[in-house]
Amino acid sequence: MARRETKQKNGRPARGKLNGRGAEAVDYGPLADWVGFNLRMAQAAAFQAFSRRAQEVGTRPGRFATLMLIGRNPGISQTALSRANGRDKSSLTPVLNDLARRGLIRRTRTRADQRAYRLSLTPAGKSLLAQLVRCARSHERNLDRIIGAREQKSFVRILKRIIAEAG
Amino acid sequence: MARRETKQKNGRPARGKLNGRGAEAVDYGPLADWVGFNLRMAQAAAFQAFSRRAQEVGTRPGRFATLMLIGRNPGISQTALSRANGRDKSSLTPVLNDLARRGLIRRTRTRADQRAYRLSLTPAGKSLLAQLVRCARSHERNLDRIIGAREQKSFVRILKRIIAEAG
DNA sequence: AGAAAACAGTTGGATATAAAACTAATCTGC
DNA sequence: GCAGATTAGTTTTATATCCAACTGTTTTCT
Repeated sequence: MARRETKQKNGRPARGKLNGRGAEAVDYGPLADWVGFNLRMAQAAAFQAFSRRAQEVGTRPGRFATLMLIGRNPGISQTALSRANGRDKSSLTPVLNDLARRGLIRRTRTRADQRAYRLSLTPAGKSLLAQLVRCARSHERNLDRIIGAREQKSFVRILKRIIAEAG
Repeated sequence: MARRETKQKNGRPARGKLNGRGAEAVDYGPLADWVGFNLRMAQAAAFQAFSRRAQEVGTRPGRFATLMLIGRNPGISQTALSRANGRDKSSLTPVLNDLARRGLIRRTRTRADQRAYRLSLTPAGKSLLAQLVRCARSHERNLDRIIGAREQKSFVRILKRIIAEAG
């Protein structure tokens, strides 16, 4: 009884274990060259790489853009922040609760509009943001290295076009 | 009492509501040109666009790559599939349960290795995949149009480099 | 002014995902 | 051949996210 299937009985080229495919090549078919699939995989890879760095500072990548946008736009509302960040406003509620609980942001009510909060960073938030910016800069340097200086500009320009036109 | 803050009393240029920022410009700071952030936003935009198309066929984007990889690699194991797909194997369990329940895939046990499943498409799965491929092709055509024929090749090449080197 | 529409934020329900602990099967080294 | 390590898949737990429904506030329309 054929215990191991590493040796194929048919005419096709052997490719190691049939099911394991541990370090074996997988056929991606048309996926291999599709933008959508590669975009997803690249985003996941970059996200994971930054995740590791951000973890050392004690935060997650999702929080980084949030802090940056609040820092750059003090007084911004949650809805505007969610739009800028490309996420639903309801996703922001628990994130901001957590950031506020940890003393990183302030949520002040406006006399002018009692519905909206005005978000801003506390000194602790600013300091954490500064650390994250340092992390991000070294992450970006690594990505720029991978992309290559010559193509970096046009690469980002294309990403921006996709953001603007595909949504 | 100043009800609306659209009219500023100070010297800075008016920019509509202070907190609303409805259609107002948000300052992205360094995020604006960072690869990581634009990659995330572009992926989200492309994903959402494909989501709408895939919905008409009755599936979600996450399922598409799964079906394609099974179709191209009949007999593949769940672990190998999860690696190829860039997701944790535990995420796959409910997805494959659902695909099997809907009669789109088969999970057969191997006599050689009683631990592993061998995944393959049923005729129904193949037919759904074919529909999804049509969807995806038109989605890809749209992305290619946005990217521009001249830069498309190098764009995908860069994405592949990020996948290989950033993870 | 008063009713209707629009808006800010939260809540609840659903899905997707990861990480760690777990079970069962297989392989490895001696 | 057997003990220990490895592997395949599932379960559990936690997080992130979306969408739809909801509450209270503001704006708009007449």
